[in-house]
Amino acid sequence: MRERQGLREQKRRAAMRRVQDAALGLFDEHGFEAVTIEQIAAAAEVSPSSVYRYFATKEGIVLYDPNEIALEAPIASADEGVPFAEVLHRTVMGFLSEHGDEVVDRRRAKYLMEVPSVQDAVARRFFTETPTLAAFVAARTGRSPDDLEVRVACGAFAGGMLAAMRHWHAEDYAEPLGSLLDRTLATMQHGLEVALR
Amino acid sequence: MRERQGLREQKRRAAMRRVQDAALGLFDEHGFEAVTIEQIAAAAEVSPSSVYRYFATKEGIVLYDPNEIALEAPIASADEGVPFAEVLHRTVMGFLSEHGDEVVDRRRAKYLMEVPSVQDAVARRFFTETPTLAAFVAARTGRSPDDLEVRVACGAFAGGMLAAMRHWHAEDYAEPLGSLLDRTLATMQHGLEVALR
DNA sequence: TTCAGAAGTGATAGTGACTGTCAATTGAGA
DNA sequence: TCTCAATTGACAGTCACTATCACTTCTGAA
Repeated sequence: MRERQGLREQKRRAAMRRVQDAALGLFDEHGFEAVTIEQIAAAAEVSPSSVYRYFATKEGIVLYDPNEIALEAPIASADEGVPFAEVLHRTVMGFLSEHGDEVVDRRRAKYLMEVPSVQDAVARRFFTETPTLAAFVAARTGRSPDDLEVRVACGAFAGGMLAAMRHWHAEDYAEPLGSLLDRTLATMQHGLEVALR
Repeated sequence: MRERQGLREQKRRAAMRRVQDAALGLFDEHGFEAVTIEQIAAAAEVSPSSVYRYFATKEGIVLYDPNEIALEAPIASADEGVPFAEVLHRTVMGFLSEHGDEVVDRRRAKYLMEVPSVQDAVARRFFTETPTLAAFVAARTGRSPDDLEVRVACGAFAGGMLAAMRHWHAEDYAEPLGSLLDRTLATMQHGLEVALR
């Protein structure tokens, strides 16, 4: 599992984690906007320059996920016969059982979902993936990835997933992720007609 | 039509327009990020302080639309019998015929759709409206506006509309807006099932 | 093990968006 | 016309982020 990686890469990861950890601690204490990069750097015992080398922006510190779930590969390599919803469900649940059900790092989640500039970064991240999804949908349906229909479907999917995440957070992660995911996909697949009638 | 407004309000509007106009001119010449607020203020013959008083952010200068289309009122007051898609279509087309088919100010559109920080502001604007839409959908369907299904549907709607706008821009506004709107709504109403199968 | 080149680090000096404050000016309404 | 309230521009400051550069630390080949 653990790739044989150079000392350099190890140090880098360790430092990034230290910076993120220090940052989250300070955010918890004073709030996201009240904490400066300089303070974070001092708390993590690196220079401000290094913080910027690791993370492009202050928001990036929150966005960074050392154990990010990989969705692209499983979806891209999915069998034509298996419905999209099932692939997604399986991938997420598989990841879940592997990583001790902490898909969402609650510590980061607060800022991901509540700080405006971080919200924007999250949304951007979601929509940045839509062209990839569009290519996949296009291949499956025999359309062009540049079709309005394909693009709208993918944009709607991203918007729906984003809304589901926000809902989950707003409800304090009460509902199990699997159930939430199913209801979300079901709504998007045949619920928009009812809702937007 | 023209409300009897004080001299103060008139001046304010005139100044805002002057600032936006100056800004767009400078953006066209040097690009969005290369132009400073100070330069914009100088070109518009106001102080930098005033620019910030009119527009909260640099992105806001682009976002500002003196002739913004009103969607909330027509949708909120729509008859239960009339389908959502039709209300939206009618409102937009009505606005269109009234304002000499310039729904989209091409001059601003370039920056709205192409500058990352402005894109973020546009997306935020879209999703900020979803609770309003959710309240409307909830009222029509007899659900709670806090239901996952309602929220997901509204988020998906916002994402789909955003994607449609981007598509329209990417295709250089070739397709008539009415047709684009119809296809977009049709896709969201019964197209997601096909696309995401 | 050694050593040259590559890559990472921290210090430093910016730039520019944005905030807060305050005295001077200018409309609004009596 | 006069008073009060809102608007303005000037000024000083904060902070995210960029660019540069000498110095240190790893890497991979000999």
